[in-house]
Amino acid sequence: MKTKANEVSQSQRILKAAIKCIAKKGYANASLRDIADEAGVVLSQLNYYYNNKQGLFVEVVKRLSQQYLSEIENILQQGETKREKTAALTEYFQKILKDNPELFKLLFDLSSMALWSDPLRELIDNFFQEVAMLIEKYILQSKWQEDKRLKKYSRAVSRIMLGAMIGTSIQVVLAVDKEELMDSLNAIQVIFAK
Amino acid sequence: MKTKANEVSQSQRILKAAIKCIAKKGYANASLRDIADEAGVVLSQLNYYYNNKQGLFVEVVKRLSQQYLSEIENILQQGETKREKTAALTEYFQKILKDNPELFKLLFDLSSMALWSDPLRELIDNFFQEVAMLIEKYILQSKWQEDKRLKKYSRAVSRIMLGAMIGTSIQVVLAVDKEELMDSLNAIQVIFAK
DNA sequence: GTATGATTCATACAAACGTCCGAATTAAAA
DNA sequence: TTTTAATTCGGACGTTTGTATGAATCATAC
Repeated sequence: MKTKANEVSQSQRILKAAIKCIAKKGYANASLRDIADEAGVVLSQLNYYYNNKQGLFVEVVKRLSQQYLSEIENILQQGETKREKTAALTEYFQKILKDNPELFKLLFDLSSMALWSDPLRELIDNFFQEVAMLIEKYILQSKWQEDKRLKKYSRAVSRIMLGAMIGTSIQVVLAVDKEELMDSLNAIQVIFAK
Repeated sequence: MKTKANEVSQSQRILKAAIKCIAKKGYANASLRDIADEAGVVLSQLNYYYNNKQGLFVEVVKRLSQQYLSEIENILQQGETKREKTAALTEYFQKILKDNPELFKLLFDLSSMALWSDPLRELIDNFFQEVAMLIEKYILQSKWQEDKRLKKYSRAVSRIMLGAMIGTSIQVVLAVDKEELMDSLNAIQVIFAK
């Protein structure tokens, strides 16, 4: 009956359904029943595979973290100059905001959920830390690396650059008139170019 | 029995309690019963004054918006040069992050709640818009204002500056090691100084 | 085929939730 | 004082929530 080969494992279907539900209604309004229905699975399966709600959400964050991390690293490998890499990154954000705003809502929503749950906070903190390190590695690496004081500055700049992208994107997804605001992201390239 | 003069009106006590509860546990975990207890009021009073939960939360956002808006305008009036005004603003964020991180959590949490509620989204969108306009007015105003193309650029920069502050602050409140990250905000002054 | 372990299913349960209502109390008006 | 309106209170309601349990079904190994 069950064709094990071409059938995605049940636990993965649940994970995907959870992501979809959270992206659609937010973590606060995504119930386990919603997720079970979306996955085409009976409620008790969620407990079977993930113990409880927090267990499921932790796996959601883990999966999304590694997915975006590798995606961002791919983006940052594009382009030769730092200027080109910065452009690639901002275009990546713009593309998401335009084509899959739910994905950004998801990041935003999960981050705010992490405010109230220590295990999740640790995961998201780590995620931001690693993204910032990627920016530092691909865009800001230079003679700075030598000087200890400038090294610290470079770390700060990577955090701010990431912060600018995230903070501006938040304004975009919340804006009624998104089109105009989306273009604002372009100015990041000007500001952070040296 | 009721000394009307020195007694804060019941509706305001409820509003304050709501803010306190949301700042403490997040909007998703702050129940009307929590808020009523915090206010020292019986549950049905919340419905009496605010009809329903959304009505209460709308008032919370309205109140906080105007409060922060005037606070930020005060901050931006400090200092002579644009450089000094930028410094004052970043110091304001740092001070909040250090002394009242719950306040920033509150902004963050309510913003993410606004993702899923149109009336709230409109309010928060408006709030960000007005803050950005203040930044533009006090920090970026210059010969730019003349040129139409640069005027648009100036608007974009104000959004990004605000975004950088918010986005970096988010990373701070989520970070386990906040101290080091808080200093990062200082780099904003360097980046956005011309 | 039978036995064993893993998975799927249906259902139950207690707790918490937002909302609503009628009576009691207070304040204001007549 | 009597009347009227505004406020406060306690309690109930129907849902929805996350979690737990035991039986049924499946796959695998003996």
